[in-house]
This record gives sequence, C-alpha cells and structure tokens, in this order.
Amino acid sequence: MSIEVIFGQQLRKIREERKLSQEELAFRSKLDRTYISLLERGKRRPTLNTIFALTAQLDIAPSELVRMVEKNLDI
Amino acid sequence: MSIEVIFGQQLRKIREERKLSQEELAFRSKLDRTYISLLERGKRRPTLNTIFALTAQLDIAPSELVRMVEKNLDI
DNA sequence: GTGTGACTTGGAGTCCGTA
DNA sequence: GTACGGACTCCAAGTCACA
Repeated sequence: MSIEVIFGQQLRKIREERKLSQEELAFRSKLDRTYISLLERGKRRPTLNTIFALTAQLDIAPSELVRMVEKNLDI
Repeated sequence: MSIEVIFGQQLRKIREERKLSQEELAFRSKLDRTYISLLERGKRRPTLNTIFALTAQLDIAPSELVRMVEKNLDI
C-alpha cells in the first residue's frame, strides 16, 4: 500500500475520532474541504507544512501521525 | 522560524552525522543532488513521500525527523 | 456531509551549467 | 563537495460545480 493511501486512512481515522467533519477540519486548518477529501482518499501527497496545519487542529503531534503511517506501512 | 528552514537544518545535521555527502544521499534516495541542497537551505517544502525516501537512507524513522522539527519549532 | 471531474496556479523535483 | 541560477516537467495546492 502506498504512503499517501495509508496517510489518508490514518487522517480519516483521527478526524472521525475527534468527531470532526471534513468541512470543519478544512475550515480550521484553512484548507479546502475537497482537498481534505482528496487527501483522505490518497489522491494527494501532503507536504510537511500541510501535515503540520492538519495535526494542529486534531490535537495530535505531526510526528505521531507520521508514526502511525510508518506502523501501517509495515503491515 | 519556518517549518521548511527547521526541516532543512535537521536534515543537514542528520546527514552530516551519518558522514554522507549531499551527492551520496541524493543517489541513494533517488532524488536530485541540487534538490537536497534546496531542502537543506529551506528553499523547498518536502512531501511526505520525500521525507520517507530521505529517512530510509539515513537510518532514522520519518516520525523521528518530524519530531526533531517539532521540538525546534517551539524554541 | 462527502465524492468527483475539471480546472488554474504554484511549487516539488530534475537537468543543465557556473563558481 | 556545495551553492546557486535558469529552464524545464509534473504534481500538489487550492477552487468550483455538480452529483
């Protein structure tokens, strides 16, 4: 499985745990709603800055999200 | 200090600790030598996939490099 | 509330060279 | 071995209408 697909899965998982909609996350992180959708479906590869912008609104450290991606890549 | 500048500083630090040249790191990670230079000087923002490609050649977890960026952003 | 196609703009990443 | 520049390709960033 590719990095961007795993990333999208983990992003969605965290967002849903926080009970946030794509719309709300997009608004708070100052990104577009459809872009969040693209990320979650693994259609885009986020830059480091995008990862920082997203995690800042999800009560999670950027490195922690990246660590989740690492773990799931092994599987 | 911006995320990309901090990232560049940490990337250079790790690379030099490993006693690798920009050339060698570029070759191993299948990126361009001048691009490594741009990253280290904070002129480019790496995608998540690029971070994985780089750290795979530096004996460090992607999340660990990101964590170093976080720490140094606080300062 | 989300998925998707189509689109424009900016930047990721490469290749050439010079110093 | 690295910094830096121009020119290039390709994709991420960001937006829209519609389902």
